[in-house]
Amino acid sequence: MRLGVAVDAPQYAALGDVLHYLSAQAVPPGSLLRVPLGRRDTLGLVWEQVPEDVPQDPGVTLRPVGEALACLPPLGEPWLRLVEFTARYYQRAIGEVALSVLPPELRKLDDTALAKRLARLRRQWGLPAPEGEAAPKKRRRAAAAEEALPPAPPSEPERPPLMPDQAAVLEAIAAQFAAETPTCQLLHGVTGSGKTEVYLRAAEAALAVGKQALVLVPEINLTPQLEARFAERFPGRRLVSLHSGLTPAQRLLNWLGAHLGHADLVLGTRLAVFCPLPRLGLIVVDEEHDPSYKQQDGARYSARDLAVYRGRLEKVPVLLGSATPSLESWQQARTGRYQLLAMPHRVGQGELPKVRVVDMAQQPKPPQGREPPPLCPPVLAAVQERVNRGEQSLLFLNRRGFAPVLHCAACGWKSGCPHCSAWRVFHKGDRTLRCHHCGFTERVPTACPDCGNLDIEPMGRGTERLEEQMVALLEGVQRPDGSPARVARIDADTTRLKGSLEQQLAAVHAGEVDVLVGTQMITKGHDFRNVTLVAAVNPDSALYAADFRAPERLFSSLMQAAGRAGRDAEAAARSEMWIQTWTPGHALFAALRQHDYAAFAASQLEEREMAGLPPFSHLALLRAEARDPAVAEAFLRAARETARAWLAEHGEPPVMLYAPVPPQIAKVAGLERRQMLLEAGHRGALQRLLADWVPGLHALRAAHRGLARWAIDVDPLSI
DNA sequence: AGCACGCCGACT
DNA sequence: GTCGGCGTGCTC
Repeated sequence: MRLGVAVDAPQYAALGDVLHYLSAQAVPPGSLLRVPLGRRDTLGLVWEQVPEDVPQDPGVTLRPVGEALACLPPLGEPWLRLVEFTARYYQRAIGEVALSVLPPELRKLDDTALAKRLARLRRQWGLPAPEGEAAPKKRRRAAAAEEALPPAPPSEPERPPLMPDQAAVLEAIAAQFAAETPTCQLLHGVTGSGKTEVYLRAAEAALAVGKQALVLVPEINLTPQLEARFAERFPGRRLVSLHSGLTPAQRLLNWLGAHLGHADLVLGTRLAVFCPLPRLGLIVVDEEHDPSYKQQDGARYSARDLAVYRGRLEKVPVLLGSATPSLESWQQARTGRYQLLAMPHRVGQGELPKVRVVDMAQQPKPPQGREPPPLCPPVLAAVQERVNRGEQSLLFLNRRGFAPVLHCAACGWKSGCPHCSAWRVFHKGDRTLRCHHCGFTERVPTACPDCGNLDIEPMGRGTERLEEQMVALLEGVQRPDGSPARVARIDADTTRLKGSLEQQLAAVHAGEVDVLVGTQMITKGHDFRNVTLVAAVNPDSALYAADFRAPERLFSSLMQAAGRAGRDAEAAARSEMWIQTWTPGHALFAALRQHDYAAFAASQLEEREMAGLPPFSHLALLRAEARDPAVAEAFLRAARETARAWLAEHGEPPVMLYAPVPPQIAKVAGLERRQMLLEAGHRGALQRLLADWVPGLHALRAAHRGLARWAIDVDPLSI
């Protein structure tokens, strides 16, 4: 008989996305086996049994399947449907999606090697071997002595009392557990309102009825602390994490634990949305607005959107949590497709910090030819005051390095990247010029490469320079005990080494730092108890980005930053968030002052509706890259013509096909990029076009020699 | 994507 | 003379 097998080969014009093989016996869909592919032997996923009446293409000779990974239970029907949906919706081959979301280690194993891993997993977790499999006696004894876990400690974990907001929200969540087809819920909770406690209690409810809970977080950085809280709350339960920071072997073991139904709690980043869970009972998506949920290469899926789909598929409650929900989710809640749950108060009656917007145009001008100081006088005074009182300040500047660009005053030379249409950033620490797009790095020149002038100067400011300037500005400023102020910096450059972020955060928690300078990294999730001042040094730069989501992102990151201040209720009353801006009139800042997400969302949604942008329309982006920009453009123009022809033929609800344009950064690593936007009022209309159009693009590519790559991005985050 | 084949530059 | 650069083509 014939089996349809999904293998990891990207869609290719002459190749369907499920390949046919011969098999002596029936193998259920979802089983894994080895199959020959070309000259190699690769991992395949049985997708279907090909019905006898389906004719075989006479052009190909079917090859027999290889060894089955028989000791692994087949992936379940819901998992297969989730993968199928992902492949169709994001226009990728089924095999590419299926194999890319399995643990990479699995590809290397045969049935014997896998059996060993499974045995190790059972020993580690003190589980009995499955029936009919007698483990060797010697190993078992050794395992029992060394590796078996002690029985779960009987002590009851301490649970904090619930706030009225939390209690009400949990009641609504409990109703979803009882529902036949649960509704997706959007938990809008201000920073510090106790969303994590809600997740813990919701997970508890799922575990209580014998189900598994899946909790997604946007970043690896956030998994350890959340893992610690879950582990503390559920001492007798098996908790596994799933993210790309794990070793391949550990990732496989954790995945197996979930798939076999041994793990009760799975905590992970976006890839965990594909974790097979036979007893799934709840999905939580923390910080659901976070752009990290969108995969940026390969199948460009949104783990948040797939979580919602998976919840519907498996009839399981989905809880999306955020202090600043995505406008997509907010709109779903407004129209009643999601249920809105609100937690507008901070735990412990703490207030949100007072937001002060400083108009930089009103600040004293620096002397001619001098750069303005990083903090204007009132903000600097506020920082000094915190140092004097022994409180901490966070200075938020979302730009790494010392200066974004170097400049020669004599001839006008600037530190451009030879391979990209971007400036190279000056990093003073290692005296380099680094391109943040392609990684091209050189030692910083001592003189202008064009004219030899020795005075090349930094323009603008990154965190490295801000740190240096703050040290100078706080010279002589004393802490309560008379000691000098201490400045530290946390960004991707200071946390390159494994464990260094935790170490540096620990130093801040221990009170070894008075002023912390940092990028986005310092604004996420960390519970700094002694911070009473947060300053956004240059938030305007985020608004210059022409992207339509720029205000939404800035609002979210400023709200998140503000949430770092006054986490201690006692200090909350004197906590402040200062914003230095040249556009104080922007509606975003007015809403921020009031901590009024709803007002901000309403104004943004109105703009989006008028402009016909998401969530009022649906987008897809066709990107092309080539050394020669004309090649990329020609490919996109040709693609546009085929789409036009399809639309003319099908008379669908309209899909707008925009002309190819260069993206923000037109050239990266020597490749010119161009992109073409598609916009539709109806998701279905866009999907029907894509389904017929994208497969043809594989063939179209052949006619455009020199095209390096192309990709379709459905629901792109930035355009 | 792998993995081969295939046709041109600098090394043992 | 090979070793190896990555362009091009193919995989049920």
